[in-house]
Amino acid sequence: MPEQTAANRPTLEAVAARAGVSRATASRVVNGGAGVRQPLVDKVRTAVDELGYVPNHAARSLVTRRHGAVAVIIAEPEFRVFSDPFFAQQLRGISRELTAHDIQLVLLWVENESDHDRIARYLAGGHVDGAIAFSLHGDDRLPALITESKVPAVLGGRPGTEGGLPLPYVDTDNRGGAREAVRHLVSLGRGTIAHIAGPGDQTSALDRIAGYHDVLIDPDPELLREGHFTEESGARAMAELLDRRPDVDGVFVANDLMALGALRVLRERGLRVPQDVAVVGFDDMEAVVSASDPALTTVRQDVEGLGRLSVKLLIKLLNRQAGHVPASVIMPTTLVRRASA
Amino acid sequence: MPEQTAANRPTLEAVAARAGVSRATASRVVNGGAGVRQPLVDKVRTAVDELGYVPNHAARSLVTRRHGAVAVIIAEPEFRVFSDPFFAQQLRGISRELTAHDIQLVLLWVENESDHDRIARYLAGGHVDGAIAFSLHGDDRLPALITESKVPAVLGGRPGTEGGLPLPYVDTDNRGGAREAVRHLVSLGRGTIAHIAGPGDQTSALDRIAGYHDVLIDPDPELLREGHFTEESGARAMAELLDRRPDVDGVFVANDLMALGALRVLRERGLRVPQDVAVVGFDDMEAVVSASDPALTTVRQDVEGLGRLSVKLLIKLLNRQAGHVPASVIMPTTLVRRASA
DNA sequence: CGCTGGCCTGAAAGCGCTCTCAGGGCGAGA
DNA sequence: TCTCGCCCTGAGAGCGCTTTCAGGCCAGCG
Repeated sequence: MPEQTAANRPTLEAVAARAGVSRATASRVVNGGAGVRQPLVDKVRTAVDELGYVPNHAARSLVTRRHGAVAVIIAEPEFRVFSDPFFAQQLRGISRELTAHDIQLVLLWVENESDHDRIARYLAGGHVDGAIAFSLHGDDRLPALITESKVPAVLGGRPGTEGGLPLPYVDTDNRGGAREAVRHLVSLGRGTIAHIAGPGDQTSALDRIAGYHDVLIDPDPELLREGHFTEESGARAMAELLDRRPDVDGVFVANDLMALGALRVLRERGLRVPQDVAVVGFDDMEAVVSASDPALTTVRQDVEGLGRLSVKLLIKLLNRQAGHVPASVIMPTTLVRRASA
Repeated sequence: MPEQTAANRPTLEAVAARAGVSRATASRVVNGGAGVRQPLVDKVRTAVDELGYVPNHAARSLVTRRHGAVAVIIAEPEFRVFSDPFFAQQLRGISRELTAHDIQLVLLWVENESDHDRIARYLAGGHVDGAIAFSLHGDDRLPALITESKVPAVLGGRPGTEGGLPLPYVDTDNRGGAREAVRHLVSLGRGTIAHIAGPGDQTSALDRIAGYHDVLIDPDPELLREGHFTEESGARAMAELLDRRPDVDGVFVANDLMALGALRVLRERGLRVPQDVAVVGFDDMEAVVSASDPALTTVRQDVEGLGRLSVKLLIKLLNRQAGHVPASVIMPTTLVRRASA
């Protein structure tokens, strides 16, 4: 392969000349070789190898109007990205699945409203074939913005304002998972079951609360406490809970990190888990679960799978006629029984 | 702005027609308007607004041979990405700085050797103007691969095999920071100073060890223990240390997470910090430091700044003639004194 | 042996843009 | 008033590729 810099890279023309065919035939071979006779295919392939030819992407997408790239929009304020592996794990699922389809990942990180213009301009600029947005919050106007841009897009997580938005989403069955967790506590004979919930601006937290209410009819409002998905806030919620309802004998915590905090407080107060209080978490985050004592019973969700699924859904969307919006997908959860409940 | 889909997006031709000028003039205005008289500039600007014109990126970069995009290569096995905020923080620095320069971020996640081909092909394909690779490990052959691709690139963190690699890097002054930490312990009158180091395949860990040795002449090898940058491994190392050298009165720990583990073990053994054993960490990771008791004295490094700096360096590289390689940059550290030492 | 039709191949148009180059207009100097 | 030169503007080439379309070749059939 000859020495080359960005400037003197061989063109299809050069390949064609070397192979003794027309540019058209060379192009056909480079793109799979359908409808070209074998001897010519071989000649062109040889020329490609010898010259180290790589197609010019800009020229190609100028005519095909496709880019082989997808924008991944992360709408997440600083602190959670750093504290929550959820983010990285989902991103990795997306990355892997895109790679498998030979699609590039253009990362757009939205930190605040002032970034919205930039995002809108980028999407409208037609640089990418589609977009995936995740980590959306309450009244986020990002979904609307994406919709306006007309770029095929998929949301990761149920958006807050679902009404009328033509964007399909993928999400975990938060409500169903929560139901399962609470039912499990019931089945253990627990009579006073509390819920330590996540922040109210996230649909995942709301859905888990809904699941809790699905099983327990009209529980004491004191039994429902809100945290911020952090260890610390879980501990605080557990402490408050014990102060007001010392008779609590089961807790469903909206994520594992908060459950860890809750376990700590229970231990500090000399309560035995699960004998005195049974605890069920949510996520099945390995790093957290392995550190918990006793081992945490929790609702497993496949976060990486969620990422992969969002890509699959987007690809389905891309291959479809405009107008046809595939249905959103909800991924099932599994209750993983360990020692804490 | 008229209804438009990806297909019927207005072209520069349309803008020119509407403004009553030539395509060339329209182009000039869209690209800043230099050398065009004001009345025409206004007309074109109006036409752009009315039509909602957005330049076609593929067409533009076909002729300019620039892409306004940079590849960010993360070479990181799964576990660390999830446990270490280092990753996300650096990525955010990069993202912010690229955004400030209106450059897109194409994320390439390398999980194992089998991804190398794909990366090489992508870089050689001329899709991006440059590349930034970070989180490199010991004998990583990624830097060599990037060099071969001829794409201007910058490394985040000193590569293991520095010899002859024409790639500049940015890094924290790990060695200097470590020296400062150990000197601080010395200045407190500590006579038996240990070091809990990071894994030996990372240059940052090695450089911190070197800094430790810069200050202490020929210390007892028992005083140097290796961890894996995790809380758990820090605790284990501290325990071993106390078993073998119960007279230790100062510890420099290679990162805050391990320092947290060390503090825990010290507490469990009834040793007072800093009275009995003084502890200095490295990183100044807010989440960790705020959780530590007593408050951790540590060496602060600006991880986000590191990310931003790598972008600045890359941009310098891009604006330079080929051949001119700007020098690598080392960022200074600061010792942050709190209660633990 | 001539004709039809199918299969390959090449010529050429054109994707949307930038940028060179030539030419037109106008002010200033003579 | 004429000419020179400068400043703008537009025509057009061309970036590297895909894709249409026409034409050439050959096998098979009449």
